[in-house]
Amino acid sequence: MAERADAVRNRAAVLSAAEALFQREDLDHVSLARIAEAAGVGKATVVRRFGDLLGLVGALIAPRVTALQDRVRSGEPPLGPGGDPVVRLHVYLDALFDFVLENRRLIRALEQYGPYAYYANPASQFWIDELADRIHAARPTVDAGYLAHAVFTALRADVVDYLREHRHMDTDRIRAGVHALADPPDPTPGPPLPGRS
Amino acid sequence: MAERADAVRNRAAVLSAAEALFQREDLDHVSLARIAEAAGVGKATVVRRFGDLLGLVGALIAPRVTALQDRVRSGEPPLGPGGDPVVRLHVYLDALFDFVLENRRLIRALEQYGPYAYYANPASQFWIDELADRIHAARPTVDAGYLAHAVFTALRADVVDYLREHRHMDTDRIRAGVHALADPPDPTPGPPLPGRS
DNA sequence: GTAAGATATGGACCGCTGGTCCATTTGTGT
DNA sequence: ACACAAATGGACCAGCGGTCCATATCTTAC
Repeated sequence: MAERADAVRNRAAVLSAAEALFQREDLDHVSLARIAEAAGVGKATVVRRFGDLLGLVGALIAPRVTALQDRVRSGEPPLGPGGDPVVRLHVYLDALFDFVLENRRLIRALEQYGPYAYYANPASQFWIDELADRIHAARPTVDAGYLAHAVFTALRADVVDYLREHRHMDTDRIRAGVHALADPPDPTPGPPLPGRS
Repeated sequence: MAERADAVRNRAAVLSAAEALFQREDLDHVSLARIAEAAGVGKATVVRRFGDLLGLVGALIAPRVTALQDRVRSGEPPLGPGGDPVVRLHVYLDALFDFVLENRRLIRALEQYGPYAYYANPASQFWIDELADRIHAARPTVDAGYLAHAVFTALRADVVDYLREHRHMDTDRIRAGVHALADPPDPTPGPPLPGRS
């Protein structure tokens, strides 16, 4: 039997209310009860639909995750299949970084939930595996498995937010740093490169 | 007036009980109430002495932090002042990595407490600043400020634990990865390595 | 030895959390 | 219109971090 109409309505109301709260409110003041209240439903309804807060956040980001996954898996090169390995790596890093910036609050809610909740998330697994593949293709001599995790960790929303808000690093600087992590520019053996101070 | 004798006794009991709980128990089952009970004191006593769980963890690791800080600030080179910059960087990374391994549970308790609690910790600030200095000395052309944060993030206890427990990476592999992050080995210039633009 | 006064104590208490339960209401297919 | 499944929501639970204050304990001065 199809899902009942009121259930559909409530699911939508909860998702919409949760989205609004996660964007507007201090992250750890977003609780099941507040979401339920904002959606005009009972707490149990939220829990029954989504299991827990983790499931709710997952449902919220799922469409954006699959959108990016589609572009990566079957979109135009170089983000999609094909093209120069080094370019593919950097394009992918930019896409991931943009994704993190756009979805910081939801990603932070994920990270906050449990110690490994973020990494255990199937989407994260996909990002990391793809990252490892592209690092390996671009730089076959490094430990791509480890480096992928390290770079992905540098892309954690809480880390990026911390660097921006408390260390006053602007987005471009962080972005450049991430690129350099994954694929350091060659050390110039001859002339002393005009270093950034 | 000196601290009362019973206060001294209780402080020691709390520290010892907390240490034991943090080592033996699942981290997020360690609560004020359980520590107080294990120490045989009231909850308020724990709070009054240490402010909150963060302060308690801080008091527990403080001696180990200052021990390492002393070696870094005024110990024998190359961990202490002096010596070759590249060696100094790698020796320092090893010391930090060992410190994380030895104090994983307390560090994770710190990290767990709040989003920025770990970075905001004065000890972390010291480690990061020192790391930035050594990176800059060893590799003057990179953005040492960013890279220091990225490497320090890769040294988070939760990250290291995750890689070991869930990704089955052994300690030496992670250690090597961290060294490569902070100071990547030169790409062999002979063979036709595809340079990034 | 004792009394006065400062210090330390701990359990009741508060508002909150994530999550469960089940009597009741609501929607759906016949 | 009816019967029955599906959905609901608020009371409820155990737990959390943290506060409060009447009481107990220590220390000092005499």
